[in-house]
Amino acid sequence: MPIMASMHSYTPIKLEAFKVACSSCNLRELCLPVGLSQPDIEQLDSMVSVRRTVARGEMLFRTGDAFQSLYAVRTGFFKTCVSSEDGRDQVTGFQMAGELLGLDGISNDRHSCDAVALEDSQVCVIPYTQLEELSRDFGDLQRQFHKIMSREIVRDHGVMLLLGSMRAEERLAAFLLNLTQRLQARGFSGSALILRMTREEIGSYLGLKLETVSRTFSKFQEEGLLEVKQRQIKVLDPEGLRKLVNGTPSC
Amino acid sequence: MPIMASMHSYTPIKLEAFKVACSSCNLRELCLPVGLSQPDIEQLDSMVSVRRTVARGEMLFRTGDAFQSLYAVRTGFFKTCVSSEDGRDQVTGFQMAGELLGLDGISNDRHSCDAVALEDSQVCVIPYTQLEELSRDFGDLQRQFHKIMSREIVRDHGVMLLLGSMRAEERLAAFLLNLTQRLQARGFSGSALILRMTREEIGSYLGLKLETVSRTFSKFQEEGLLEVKQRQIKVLDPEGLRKLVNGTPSC
DNA sequence: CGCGAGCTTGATGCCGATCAATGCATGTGG
DNA sequence: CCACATGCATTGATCGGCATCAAGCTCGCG
Repeated sequence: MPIMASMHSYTPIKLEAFKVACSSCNLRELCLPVGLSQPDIEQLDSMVSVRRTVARGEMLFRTGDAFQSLYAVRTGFFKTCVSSEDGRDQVTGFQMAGELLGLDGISNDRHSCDAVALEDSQVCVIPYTQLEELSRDFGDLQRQFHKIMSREIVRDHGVMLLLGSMRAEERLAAFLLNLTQRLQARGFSGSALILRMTREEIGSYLGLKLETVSRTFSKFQEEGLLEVKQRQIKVLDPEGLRKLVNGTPSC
Repeated sequence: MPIMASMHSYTPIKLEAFKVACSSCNLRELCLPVGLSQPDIEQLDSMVSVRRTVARGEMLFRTGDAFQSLYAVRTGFFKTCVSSEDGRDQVTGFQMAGELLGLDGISNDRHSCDAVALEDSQVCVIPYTQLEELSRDFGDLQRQFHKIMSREIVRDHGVMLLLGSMRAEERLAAFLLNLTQRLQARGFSGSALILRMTREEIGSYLGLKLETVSRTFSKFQEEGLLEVKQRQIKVLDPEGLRKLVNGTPSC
């Protein structure tokens, strides 16, 4: 198994030990524990004791798998995708540290999408029935969990707006702004980033072909908005990107 | 205020009285109470006592409104839409009897979309804090609520697949099949339906222009798949439609 | 070093957008 | 009851953005 390439990974920390409690996790301001009191978080600790490593290219879960747990990304980077019967597939999201995976599984007791690690990653396993029980006793946890699900719904609506009404340039600009904003919230630079996904995966997410993604990157570079070197992106003119968009949901 | 045009409405029942308890509501197999025991449902009754009438064209809530309640459609038909800063907007869903509105509001304590009645409608008001409390004491209710949220997420992923990778005909076919299936679950014919929305609203939902929607309807008619008279649709060849699609998520 | 996955760039074509005119149903006021 | 306005739907003609097809190119890696 390859070692975790911490220096090149979208993860603000290194793994000091095999176990890191929620209460001392530096992601607690981004993850499920947001807003919870110290005692509540300690309850979480007792539940979230298992961690799982997923090597780049491997699946955390796949369509049809029995649903048992949610997963919080601790280090690394994932994509989720659904596929149609005739083989086409659609990337429905990219998840980074502190974000939750597996919410789709609650509806049917089966997962309805694949979750693939785009780099060597580690997730915290959150057994769902335990989460349900615990959130019965801890109102704050319940509320936080509901907020996370709702946020996912709102995010999806934003993607629909993007897919339904924006043109290629707007889509890519919106995508980049979203990425940089999330990276910034995790303590990374808001201007320099390394893409963890291929042009094809970006295209799938944005409803474009990889060639169009590539051309649009080149166009942005010509216009001085970006510096593009393969997967290394430098945002030179974030305001310029923002002007292109104006298509994010109004709240 | 116009009277409820029950005969022409997507609603399997007439309103016998001002108050209908969840426990005796004929939508209980489609709505929040699914799978709940009799005593649990009676608890719901105590919470869901307020009903609200929304005339065609009016808004149940709009972007930015403070979030306080969820709404279960009792009679009628709604659309939800998000809009971008520059005015474009995107229909994110159509809701019929038994379906829940307002889940977007949980994330921020503000609604992030508009909900518009497409015909004179009535909703049951579900105060959110009460729902949270009640679902702490009734595990089945909690579970059911989570399933509904998760189902919305899964549905959204299906729409992303549609918007991201299907062509106009496939989109419209998928849309019609979805509508007829939901109507059938409510006891309506699976072949004859009346659209409650304009071509423009269908187009917005499907990421198409209204002219394209219209042309595609005409094409389907020429091919003998449908009979189209304005908003009255008769599905002549459901299998033909299904063959066009093959693009719904695989579970 | 050479292979291959992924990226870039060009040439061409098609699907759906756009623009525009007409048709159809409903409603309103003279 | 007719004339007219209005909102929605249909249909045609044209255009453009993105897909498609097809080379090369880059870079990491065995």
